[in-house]
Amino acid sequence: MTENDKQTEEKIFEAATDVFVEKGMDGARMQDIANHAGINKALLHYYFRTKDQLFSKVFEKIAGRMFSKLAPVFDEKIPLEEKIRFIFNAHISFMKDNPRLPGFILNEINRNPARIKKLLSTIEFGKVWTILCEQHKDELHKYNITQENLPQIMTTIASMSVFPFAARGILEGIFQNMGVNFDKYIEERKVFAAEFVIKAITK
Amino acid sequence: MTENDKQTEEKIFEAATDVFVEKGMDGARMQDIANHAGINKALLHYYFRTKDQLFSKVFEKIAGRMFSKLAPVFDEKIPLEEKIRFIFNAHISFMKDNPRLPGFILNEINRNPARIKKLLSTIEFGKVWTILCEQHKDELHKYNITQENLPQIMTTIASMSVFPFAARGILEGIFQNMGVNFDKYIEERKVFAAEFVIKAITK
DNA sequence: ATTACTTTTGACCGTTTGGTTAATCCTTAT
DNA sequence: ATAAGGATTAACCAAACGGTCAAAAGTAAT
Repeated sequence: MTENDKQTEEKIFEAATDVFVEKGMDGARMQDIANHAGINKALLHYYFRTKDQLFSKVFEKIAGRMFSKLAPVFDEKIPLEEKIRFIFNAHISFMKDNPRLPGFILNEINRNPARIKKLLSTIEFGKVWTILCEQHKDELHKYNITQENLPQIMTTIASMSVFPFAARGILEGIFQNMGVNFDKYIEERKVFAAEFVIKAITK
Repeated sequence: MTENDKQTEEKIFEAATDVFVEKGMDGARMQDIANHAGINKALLHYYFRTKDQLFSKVFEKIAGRMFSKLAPVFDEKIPLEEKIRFIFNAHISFMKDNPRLPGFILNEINRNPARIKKLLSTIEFGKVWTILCEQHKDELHKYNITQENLPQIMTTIASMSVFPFAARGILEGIFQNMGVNFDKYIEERKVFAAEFVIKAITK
């Protein structure tokens, strides 16, 4: 039955996602994925021919989910400061529910940079400046935002939200020594990061 | 001869460092390390008994080098703003020479958080606030720095310098579409990050 | 030259790995 | 009931893996 197919295929896909995210491409074992899915190992190769193919599909889905969370925000017609607050809130909330994804994605990209190239080529980052000018032309003069420093600002926003999760292992160790709770830190970061950036870019 | 011993041991250690940093613990192969060092595979196990032991020593040395670059700055008697500029300059310069280290360290910690615990326990992060108060008590009133938001500020500084290297694979892809040169971006970031943080924390 | 000791090697071992295959099971249409 | 075709399995395979071992090569003292 085609329904049953989908059930099994999805069961495998979810198990593969769990194992790959936890162990990474190199550390993951096909047998382990089969066990997680509750099926025979040969069935993995029946639905997804090789480990590489299975991994690629898992990775592309995860990376896609990650980027798609950010894109729609740019188009909304709200003030720039609210946009910044919304981005941090949405992105950090998403990562709080999927705390291992950032580290997983960053590592696998470093391990195989070519894999991300085609994914990125579909997104037109060159248009960000144009969109920014169109949507905020009447309030842009209040901020120190130029086409030249836009990469710096964008990567700063990304870094402030992503880094705490990518470096979670270190931070939790450090915070323990300082008596700081990681979850509370993350919750506070939504507001802190937004106000920090707004303060920094305001003329 | 003991000198020859050291030569071989260091040759192995350097080869292991290269391979581990490039492929990660799981992706690295003992045979590959032996080839890089130009020796027999059995000799690896003669000097470093197992793959785990070899990796641990490589990792601890690299992680130590990374952290030791930051610690001394805190003790110097220079104004806070200069300290911030110096930290970004020194840290980003170091990473520019060792661009794969950040991603490597972050990933291996996520893969095995316990490994970093003992390394971190030797550093007393709880004292940072005390040092900050002692060294800058007469200029601290000019900035929005409190014991409560110190973790947020410290992780922000770390994120702004580390993230561009940890996410290099993505950024280079994005920048290519935008006509931005990564090396130039990194060089500019030393100043941008420092001024960005100073602007944000100044009352 | 011989002894004693460390360093280096090629060959080897047991296990694990991703992947294959032929047979079985299950569903459905006739 | 049965034929057909896809879904699922146990058993298997060759290659790669980390690790071992006994022998060879090198070194230094007697």
